[in-house]
Amino acid sequence: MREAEAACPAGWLGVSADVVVFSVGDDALRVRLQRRHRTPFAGSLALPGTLLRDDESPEEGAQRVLGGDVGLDRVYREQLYTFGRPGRDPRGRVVAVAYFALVPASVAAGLPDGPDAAWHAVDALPPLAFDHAEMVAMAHRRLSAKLAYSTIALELMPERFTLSHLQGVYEVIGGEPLDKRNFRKRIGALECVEPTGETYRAGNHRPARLYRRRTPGRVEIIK
Amino acid sequence: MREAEAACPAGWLGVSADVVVFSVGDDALRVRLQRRHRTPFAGSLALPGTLLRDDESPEEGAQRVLGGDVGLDRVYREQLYTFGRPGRDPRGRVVAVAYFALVPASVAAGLPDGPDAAWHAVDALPPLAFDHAEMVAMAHRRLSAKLAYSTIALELMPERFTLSHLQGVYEVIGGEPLDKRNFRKRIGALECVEPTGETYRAGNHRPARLYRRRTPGRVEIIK
DNA sequence: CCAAAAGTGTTCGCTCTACACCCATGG
DNA sequence: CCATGGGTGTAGAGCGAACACTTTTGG
Repeated sequence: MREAEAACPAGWLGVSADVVVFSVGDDALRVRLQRRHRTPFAGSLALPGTLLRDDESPEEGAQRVLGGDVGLDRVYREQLYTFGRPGRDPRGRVVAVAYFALVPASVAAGLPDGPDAAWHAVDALPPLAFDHAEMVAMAHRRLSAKLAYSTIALELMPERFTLSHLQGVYEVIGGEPLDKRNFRKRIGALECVEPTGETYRAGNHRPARLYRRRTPGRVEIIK
Repeated sequence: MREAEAACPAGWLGVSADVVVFSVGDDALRVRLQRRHRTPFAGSLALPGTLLRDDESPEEGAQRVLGGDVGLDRVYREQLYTFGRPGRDPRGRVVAVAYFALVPASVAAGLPDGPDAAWHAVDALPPLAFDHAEMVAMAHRRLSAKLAYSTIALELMPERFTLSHLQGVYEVIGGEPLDKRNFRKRIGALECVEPTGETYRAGNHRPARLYRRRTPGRVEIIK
């Protein structure tokens, strides 16, 4: 019932946008983590995040976080969950609106590992600051579930890709191997990708056909 | 990257918990709405909600909202989405963490319609305050989707119920009629309900068998 | 010619769907 | 005996899972 506005300095409260940025590389699902320099959790790894500015929506905050790293404009992003347990931030009251984002390997390659930010395999994460480990776990579950009923995996692919590459993305996220023929039948039935006519040579073996998305940027819910 | 704490009165910000409380009655999915007496939207209908207190999580705020109406303790509740567009509240900056809750018809009967709060069919809602219509629409979509892959509908049932009653709940939420035999086969396969042995007489026809939940309070994800 | 990954169909079992009649009760 | 909703089974179609060999290339 929104009563009169609460006293302000007494119950100070902030809202942050934190983003679980996923990419697939080196046969692993990886998440972008930043090294913290300030207290609390100085020296620990944390998700990229920011406090919301005045007149900024959580979505815009998440977008600003993504843009801040390097041009991670135009990547898939969706709201995940809101974490607001008092005490989750030792400094005071911060409610975190968590998002997850998917960046294609081609784009992730433009974000190399450095002292302040790097990619980490989600299967072997170090301890994270705040409740960020919980956010990563929830984002992973959500992404994994969405593989089954949407075309979300395409958001992790570069413009052109092979079906084996795409299958690898499904396998790395789902954590289990898939049958090649059934996988290709399933992708074919979705009618969401089409061959470019080009091929991709990658070793001492038959070249693979390259595919592209039929409707770039559109995640379809299937079935 | 949580910078130094922002100036407080300049960018004042509140967090609310708003709850889409659903029930099924009179062959309709209904939502509990409150009449607002204060500006803004004085006179309009709005979802039950509250600004978070110091040291209160959004979950606790939502629970307090539910308890405030009448003993809506122990009802199913889950986080829906967080709405934070600047300007969504004309008074200032309020980020709303929206929840939805399911109350059995037996409990809803204890919350009669009154001047300040009443049940409204979601199919024929009046204009709502703030962005609450969007919250109701999203909650309805989520609930409808969850019927297909969880036992969430049981959270809307009283302790004992007939299968026809349960089918009616599915139909009212999904918005389409279901085949009686297929429905009963499907529910049977879930092994989530069991006959009590009692029957329910309700007119000039054969009495119906009463069922109860096998694991009360537990929403299972199926398939 | 050898190694390595690309590419391709069929069968079987299960699940989902469509569909119609008798039963128990009250009036 | 009539009206009303309760309760029950089967057959066909569609979908998903299991499964092995040939092709193309580089070295």
